[in-house]
Amino acid sequence: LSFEQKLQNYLDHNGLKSTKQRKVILDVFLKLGSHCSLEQLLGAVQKVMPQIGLATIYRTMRLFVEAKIAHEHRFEDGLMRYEPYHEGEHHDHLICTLCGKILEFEDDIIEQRQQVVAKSHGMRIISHTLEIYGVCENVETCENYDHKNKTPVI
Amino acid sequence: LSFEQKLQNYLDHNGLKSTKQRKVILDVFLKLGSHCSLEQLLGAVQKVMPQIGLATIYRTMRLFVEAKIAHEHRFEDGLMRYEPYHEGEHHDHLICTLCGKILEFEDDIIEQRQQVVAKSHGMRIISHTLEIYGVCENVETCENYDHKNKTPVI
DNA sequence: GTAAGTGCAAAGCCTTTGCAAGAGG
DNA sequence: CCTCTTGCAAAGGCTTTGCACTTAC
Repeated sequence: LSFEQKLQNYLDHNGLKSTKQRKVILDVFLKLGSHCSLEQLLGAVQKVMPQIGLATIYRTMRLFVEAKIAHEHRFEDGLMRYEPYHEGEHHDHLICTLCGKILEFEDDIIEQRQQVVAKSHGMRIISHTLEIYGVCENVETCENYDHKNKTPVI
Repeated sequence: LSFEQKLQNYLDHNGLKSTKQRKVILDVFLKLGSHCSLEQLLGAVQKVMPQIGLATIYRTMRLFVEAKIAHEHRFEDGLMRYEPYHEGEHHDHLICTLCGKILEFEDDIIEQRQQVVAKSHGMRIISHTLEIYGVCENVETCENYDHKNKTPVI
């Protein structure tokens, strides 16, 4: 089931309408790759449909989260970021503080240990988020890093 | 070295001044326990010193972070929270989504695995944050939970 | 035609900053 | 005294909402 189909299903089942904006935003969101901020998304969407408003981006991404098309996450910078939703999968993040690159990983040992820890504190896990902040070992190949101004892009 | 002494040291070494406000905020912050939001802190501080302003709380907590008296962290709700800084220690958080209780834990196996994961992606770790969201197994004893309105306090 | 969606601008939150008045060394 | 601090209010970011207009069905 493609994301386009998931969107159509969700709209149909909830008496909502299929609009040009929603299609464009979905298309751009999927092409943009993971962890985009709404600002990035707005910029990319406006290249295709310049008159689109910020409010529509916000409302549409909330819709996508409801429809399990997107997953929402807030990193330490306080901004919401979105990534395509993948059924049953969970992953955590490795973030380079220099270039802002975000890598995904999954580690079964860490997941299992979390269950042990939660149980020992009398809690049942609903979800979790793990972010590891670090730097690319080879700074020269650090993506997106503004070497001239020595500043990270994020 | 007490937190009061750390503050005094920091002020001395940076040409800053010891004020009544800073002493009161430190005192209240330490008594308030971990993970307080600035709103909570303001409320508690104003009981001791009603005329104190919000800006002073913000500026003072930033100072405390600089002075390694407090540690700053943003959870998924997007608010900054503060906890007393402990040298060399690191801990992660277990958060009850019903009552808002925040427990701390530390797990060596998880810490080690993170090193392995980071290395395998060519990154060197600077810091990390792990939050496990769940519910208290015994909801009846859930702290701070507003059972009348069925709403969490946070 | 009617309900839902859009774009704009305004409002909401949390947080930061500018500034005149006040306090520490 | 001179500088750092404070408190207030105003401004800044990001996000949400209200509203008249426009669309989808």
